[in-house]
Amino acid sequence: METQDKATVRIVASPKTWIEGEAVQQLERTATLPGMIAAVGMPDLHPGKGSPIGAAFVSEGRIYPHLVGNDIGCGMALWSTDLPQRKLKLERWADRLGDLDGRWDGDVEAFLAERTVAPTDHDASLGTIGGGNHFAELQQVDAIEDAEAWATLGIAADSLVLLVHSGSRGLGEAILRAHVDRFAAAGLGSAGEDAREYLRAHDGAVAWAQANRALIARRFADALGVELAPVLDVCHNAVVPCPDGAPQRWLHRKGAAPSTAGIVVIPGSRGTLSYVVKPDPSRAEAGWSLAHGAGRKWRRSDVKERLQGRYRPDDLVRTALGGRVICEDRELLYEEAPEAYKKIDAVVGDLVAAGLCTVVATLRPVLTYKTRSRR
DNA sequence: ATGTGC
Repeated sequence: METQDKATVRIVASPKTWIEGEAVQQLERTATLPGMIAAVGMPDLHPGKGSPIGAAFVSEGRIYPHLVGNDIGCGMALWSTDLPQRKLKLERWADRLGDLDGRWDGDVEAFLAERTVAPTDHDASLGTIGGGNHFAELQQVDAIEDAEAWATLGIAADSLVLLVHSGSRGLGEAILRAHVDRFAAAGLGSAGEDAREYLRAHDGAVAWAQANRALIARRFADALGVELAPVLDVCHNAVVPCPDGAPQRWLHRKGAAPSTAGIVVIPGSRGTLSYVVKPDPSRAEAGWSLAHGAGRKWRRSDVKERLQGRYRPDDLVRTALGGRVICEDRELLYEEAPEAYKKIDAVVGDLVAAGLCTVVATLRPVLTYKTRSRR
């Protein structure tokens, strides 16, 4: 195996943006992997399991499945609805949504076939949101900063939008586990058969995750009796050939939105605005990427202890911006409290200051579905 | 993150 210099390590964040030391160490460790060219942390960088979340990694000749992680294909999808912004009926809508956690009662195979997505062993989970930071959320347009860019999205004035954050559920997990069982955290020579096999499975999970977001949106809309129109769907966990076309170079994104796929949504927490931004697609030194959200500030295991003296569960299902949160898992309700996340305006501010994107609009959470399952 | 691990 060839020797090489350590990869470039860069963090896109102003000095006042909080970044946990452990996340920086994890980023630096990934930079020492064979074939690594660059490791770029976004302002939402935070520690993950071994490697950090909120980062892009460029490698040459090798692919590292653990840098993509278990939720292959995870991303954000936005739909416009025909629900008017004016008549918010939060409690009625919350009742109507019912339970979206169970298996969809429609024909999953037909739904996948319509989208030319291959069936898998995990199709019983298609249309389910999952746990962690995943959600489906009705949002109101808060402010339009760039009317020209906003107009390209085709969202009718005065309509609510639906943002879905979910991934490939057990499918991506199974693909990563199968890889780790054979190769641990070692990468794969990108020209070899093992890499081809991983990439084939990975690409399938990316397509399946996109179909999953579409079915989540459909279940949500069907429950409310509203119509949807697709606006965008952007994946933030994947490995792709490097956008500059450099041979044998691979771009891994782990919790990093692409700057190469047009306008993206960077969600805040339930209690803050989300940002619609227009990326500069040319920024190789930033790993052709943006932050994918606010990023955790506190570890999941620490949040409840910090907040249970301040908030009862009933306090957390209403947010500072007047939104309603459906989350019947009390542990998750605390783990996902807005205080557990960094300030989204600071995160987006860092991206804008670095010249990586401009703000198109802000969105205000109205009704967030997390889960109706109890842990 | 996970049809979730001992």
